[in-house]
Amino acid sequence: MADAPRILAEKLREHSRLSHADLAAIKLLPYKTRELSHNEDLIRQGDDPNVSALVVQGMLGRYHLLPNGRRQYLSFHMTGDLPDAQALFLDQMDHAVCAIGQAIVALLPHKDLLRTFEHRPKVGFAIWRETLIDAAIFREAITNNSARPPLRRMGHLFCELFYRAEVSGLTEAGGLELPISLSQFSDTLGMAIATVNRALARLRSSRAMEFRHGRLTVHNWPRLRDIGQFDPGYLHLRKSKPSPT
Amino acid sequence: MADAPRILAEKLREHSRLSHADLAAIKLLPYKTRELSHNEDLIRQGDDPNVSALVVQGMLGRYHLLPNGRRQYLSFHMTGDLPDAQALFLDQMDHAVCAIGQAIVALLPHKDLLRTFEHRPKVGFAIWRETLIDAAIFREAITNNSARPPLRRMGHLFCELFYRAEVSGLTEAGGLELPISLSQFSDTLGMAIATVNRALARLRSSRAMEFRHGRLTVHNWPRLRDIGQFDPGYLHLRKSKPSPT
DNA sequence: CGGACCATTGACCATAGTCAACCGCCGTGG
DNA sequence: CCACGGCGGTTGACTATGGTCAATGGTCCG
Repeated sequence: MADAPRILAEKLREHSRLSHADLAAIKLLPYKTRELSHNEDLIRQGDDPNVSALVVQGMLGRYHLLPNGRRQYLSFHMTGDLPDAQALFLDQMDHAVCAIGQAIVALLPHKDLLRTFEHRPKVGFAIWRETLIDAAIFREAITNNSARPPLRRMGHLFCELFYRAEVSGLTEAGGLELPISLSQFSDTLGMAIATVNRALARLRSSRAMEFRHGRLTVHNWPRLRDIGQFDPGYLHLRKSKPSPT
Repeated sequence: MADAPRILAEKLREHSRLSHADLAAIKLLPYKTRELSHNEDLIRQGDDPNVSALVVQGMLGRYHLLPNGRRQYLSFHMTGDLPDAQALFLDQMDHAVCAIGQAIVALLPHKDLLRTFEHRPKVGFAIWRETLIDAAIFREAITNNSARPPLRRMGHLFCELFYRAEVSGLTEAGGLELPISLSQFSDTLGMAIATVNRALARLRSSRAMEFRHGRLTVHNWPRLRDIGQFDPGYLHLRKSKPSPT
């Protein structure tokens, strides 16, 4: 069930073409699985891990720890994502990774990944591409948090999470589980909790979407897309858009 | 004088160790140089270039174009940087790159770079690392623009630019040329021009630094570092810190 | 000399942050 | 079993911060 190589191969297929030999090399990667409880840290700022994690189930988040103890969340990751692939080449973690709700990860030793890259460059390129998409998501977050007013800002985040889930086949009944608290949204979007809440209320009353009890349901995708000014180009995926509801 | 391979090799040495064979492969890379005038675009959003640029002289910036025509600047790049290395693996540019002041770039064909990577994986890994540091800078920008008040936000940006320049040996007389207008700072930091100006005035009166006529001069590095809450770890460089003034 | 652009500053105002109170839920422990 | 405390969400009132707007001056260039 936790067939990490298959999950990884599926993910890479979203943006890369791999040969049978490349896929075979991926299938051979050894790994261990680990279960994380809500809010548990997988890696801390300053660590130098020798494995990288693949999300198998649930959701992880990355965050900076600020001098005053508060957090700035940087991104959220779902099944198939490699939230710390960068640790393959950067010695010290400049941010931490924690579970958002309960989650399961597969841990892939760096040495096996690196050996595979030397042997099968295309596999390395696919994972490189994965890290580049990551960077594109960060760029979009800069723009989102710096240039969009609260309503659009929240809308855009929901658009991105929904779209990425849809492409990976992780949505059900027009929505997905998002065990993110208002306080975490606040630390993600740089808005006060009260503002987050008011933006959520406006999104609800616009009938574009609903976020309740840790679950996002999209009622009217085109409207939500417009509110968030969401253009999925920056995700660099090959698959088709979510169907309008 | 525009010896692009040497500049690239120097840059990669800031974070990676390369063998003689790797360096030799870099020396063989063919390239063309191009001069850019102030504000000229090198690549536009949506383009699919078949070369990547290395900054040889001057400064480039990356930016998102917003629906209302405004810009959100994402990062600034100086001699040695590869501001569009990501185009090696991502088909469409999700942002544009333009010159900040007059600049010279070397254009390296993707096909030659990719061939080198297959032949000398370590060269690929070094450039991969370069793109990962890029991503770390974007992450820091998320935090900067989302969690820091105006004075710290400006301070942090100046810290980063000064520190990076220092490590690359690009500073002179305790400062460097930064041909960035207040309006561009405004579009970088998500603050109104007036706020940018007032923050600059406060930085000046704090005697930590001065920004005048497109030139940054650092008078008191520890104080500036404190104001910007700057910790250079996220830049993942091996060299030593700038000396306090 | 005129115009464009950039920097600077003051006055005003809207937005979003802060604070406090309240609710509901859940888990814990008396 | 119930009481309590804590956490997350919701809402209203107040306030401060930073955005908007307008006017001014300087510089460069045509």
